Amino acid sequence: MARKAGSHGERTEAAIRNAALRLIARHGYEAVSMRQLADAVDLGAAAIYRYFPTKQAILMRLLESHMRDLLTAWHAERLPAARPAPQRLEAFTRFHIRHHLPRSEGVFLSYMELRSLTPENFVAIEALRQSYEADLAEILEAGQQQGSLSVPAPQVTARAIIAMLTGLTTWYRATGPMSPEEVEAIYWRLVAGMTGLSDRPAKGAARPVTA
Amino acid sequence: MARKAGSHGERTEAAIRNAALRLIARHGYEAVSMRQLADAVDLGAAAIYRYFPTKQAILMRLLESHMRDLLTAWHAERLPAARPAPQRLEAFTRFHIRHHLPRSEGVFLSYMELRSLTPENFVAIEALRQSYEADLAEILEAGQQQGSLSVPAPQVTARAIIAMLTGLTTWYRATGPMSPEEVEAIYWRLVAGMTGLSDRPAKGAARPVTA
DNA sequence: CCTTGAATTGAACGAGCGTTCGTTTATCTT
DNA sequence: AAGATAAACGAACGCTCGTTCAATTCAAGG
Repeated sequence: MARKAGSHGERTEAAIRNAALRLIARHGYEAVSMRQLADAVDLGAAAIYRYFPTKQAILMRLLESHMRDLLTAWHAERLPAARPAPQRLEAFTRFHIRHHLPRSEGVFLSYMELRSLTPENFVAIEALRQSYEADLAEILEAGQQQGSLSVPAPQVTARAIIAMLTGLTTWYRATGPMSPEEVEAIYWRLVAGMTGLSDRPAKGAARPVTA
Repeated sequence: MARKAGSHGERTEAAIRNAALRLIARHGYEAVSMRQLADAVDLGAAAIYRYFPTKQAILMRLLESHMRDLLTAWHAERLPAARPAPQRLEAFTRFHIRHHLPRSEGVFLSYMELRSLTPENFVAIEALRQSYEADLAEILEAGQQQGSLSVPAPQVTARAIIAMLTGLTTWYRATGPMSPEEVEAIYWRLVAGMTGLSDRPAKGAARPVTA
């Protein structure tokens, strides 16, 4: 046997990526073999090399597109710098949760498998991650300077918020009793508290949008 | 050659554990081979099997003792349930940071390599983790009922806090510009904010201890 | 000092690894 | 219908994996 009936390159590549995402998220990059991956998409191991030059390239492409998707979606949805910092922060929080909840496997990969990247691949991905983090830090800093947010140390707080929000994906399951909207509301309240916002804002803080 | 001059079982075992912790934290369980590990402690690969029956047992012992150390230290340091919830929460927060900061590699392992455990080993470790999390949730719940803390959903908030605090170990380096005490202060302020505590507590909340 | 047991070795096992290669089959182009 | 190209195969390569085992050397106890 050789070429299969109805086979099409783009479809096969997508199938490989999906299977790789699922398998690596579940077992880890090093633990997943090319033969395992090939079995999952009903191919011989050799066929994968038509689409990815190496195993490392599979991981890299998964991580890279995960980060690019994140940044693209965020850049489309973020509020302009002219808007009040509390609103921008809420937009960030809700966006982050909405974007990540249905992508738990990609999130997992992005956290766990950075160390499986070659050094040069690592710095490329890390740069993307840092730009996202810096965006949040800038919002916090702006709010601090305007007096609408009260934040101990913007960079540290930014990391704390992201860690907290991202940790969500490790336990949240769509099949559970909690709706995404409920989760979003809870976490936004936590973030608001962390940054000195409360339900009855003092000292001229903009009213939190509870959309 | 066989037995080495000055060799002693206990010392060798400790050396293996230390090297395994460092190597697995850096490269991942699956990526570290027995020969690599043996090299790091200047032994032949076969010698490791005098101390650990399998590779899996090394990981399990590392994770188990990490969790047991955590729980033992916490049980020794936590405040009794009679004390005000805000104080108990602050004790938890500061303990968690103090305990984890110098153990970043163990923390990393406990998060990343759970999936490398066999199912039965996994449930054993997971039970320990859950008991720690439940302890925090109980504090939040108590504070909520007494009205000294304002928490959206105790279980969710407990997970959020732990994720936030534990994320600290991924970026904090003792060689950096920030002292452990500064970090502790910042994070406690964040946790206090998340739970409705502020510098000027309202509605009868106990005054946060800023020791 | 001699024996016993702890500590470690080197060699080997079968299995599986990522990757390459020449070949075969299906689809597309003309 | 024929030739070109895209898609997949099975077999193999050299290596490394976790683990076992008989043999060897060192440290202690009587």
